[in-house]
Amino acid sequence: MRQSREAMAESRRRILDHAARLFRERGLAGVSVVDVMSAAGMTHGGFYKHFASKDELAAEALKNAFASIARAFDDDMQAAGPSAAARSYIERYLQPGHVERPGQGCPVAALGGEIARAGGPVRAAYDQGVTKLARRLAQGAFGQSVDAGERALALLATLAGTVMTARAAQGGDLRLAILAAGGAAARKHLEAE
Amino acid sequence: MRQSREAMAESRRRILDHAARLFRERGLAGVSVVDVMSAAGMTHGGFYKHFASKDELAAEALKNAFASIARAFDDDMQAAGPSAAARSYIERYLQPGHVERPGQGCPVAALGGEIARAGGPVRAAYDQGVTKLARRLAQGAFGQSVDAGERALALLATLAGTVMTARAAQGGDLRLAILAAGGAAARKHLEAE
DNA sequence: TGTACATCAGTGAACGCGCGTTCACTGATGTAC
DNA sequence: TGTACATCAGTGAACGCGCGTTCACTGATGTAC
Repeated sequence: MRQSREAMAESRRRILDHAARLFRERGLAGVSVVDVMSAAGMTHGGFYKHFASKDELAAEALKNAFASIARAFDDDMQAAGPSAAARSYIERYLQPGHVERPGQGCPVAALGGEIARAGGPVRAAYDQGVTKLARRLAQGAFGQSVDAGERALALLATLAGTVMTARAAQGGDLRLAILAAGGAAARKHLEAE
Repeated sequence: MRQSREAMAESRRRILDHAARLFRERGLAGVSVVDVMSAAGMTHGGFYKHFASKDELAAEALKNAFASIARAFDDDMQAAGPSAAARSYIERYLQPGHVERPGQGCPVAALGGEIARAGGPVRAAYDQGVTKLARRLAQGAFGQSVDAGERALALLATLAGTVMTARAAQGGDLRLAILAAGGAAARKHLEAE
């Protein structure tokens, strides 16, 4: 049956939230339209009332994931200032919990490889998300430096690489060693002159 | 018809080489058994004379990719010494050609995210490959340092993160900016005391 | 060395399954009067 | 405000397709004598 405008907007929000989580947990290829719609508490047929294709869902879900992160960063920035927000972002990024639970974590670490093989809309969402995040990190962590933008991109790459390579490790020792080593390197980015 | 022992060994080698390339180009989920067997110049039915499953192929192909890299590193080490081999490995890693052609490149940068979601044998191949590669980098780049092992893991994570995040970028400017920034950070790993 | 036979690598058709997508239908919502 | 009707969000069956895997078959290879 037909749903009200608000109900439909709420459905779309629910689909996107579950998609953003599931894609990060299982990869773009590892999640089906049925998986997403079931998680959102609906049947799969209605999916195409909200999105033109699974690809479009992936692009929107990626935007959604980046937007959540930006929102949390901004809230923290309002409350504690840019520098503290950046430091807190980095410390949360490097916690074992982030390695263990990709579903709410960084989409770059979880999906970077698949995004590189995805179509235009997904890549565009990635570019925008990374640029936006790098801008925040640049201001918060390297505000006074002339090469703040470059250093923020390097920090982002180190963080994503650390969590991705740690997640792939089967042995707990290797996993923790990678997280400790990459984390130390990432923290050093902040200290440099 | 039946093939000779050498012909069969050669078939297996051909299957693994194409699989190792295709998986890095299109991801583990983006390559089918038919794709691999066609690339190797055979029909798909014979696949199961060589491997028990696609999962087993993925694990063996990953071993194959890591082994090629280790072999090249060792050859370089014999010819030019450990330090030069490490430096040359890093410089080749950071070339735009590596970002553009994943097929012969680092399996960590190309497949890290998918490996994290794969089964035991793939993860085991990853652990062994990363450990082996880190040992070589530790000796070549940080031989005299007490924390050489940790620094090698951090360098590996930075390199993989840089190439993965650069590959995902749609815009050429962002891609080059990430590669330059991550590359500068990776090279700094070598300079530190 | 030559012969007869068992083995088995590779072929190609076939399998069941899950995928993305489509569509006729339903009935509550939104709109026109 | 009340009524009649058009709209359309969500349902669930159905579609064609490609997937991983199986299997009967073929004929060259390997082996036993």
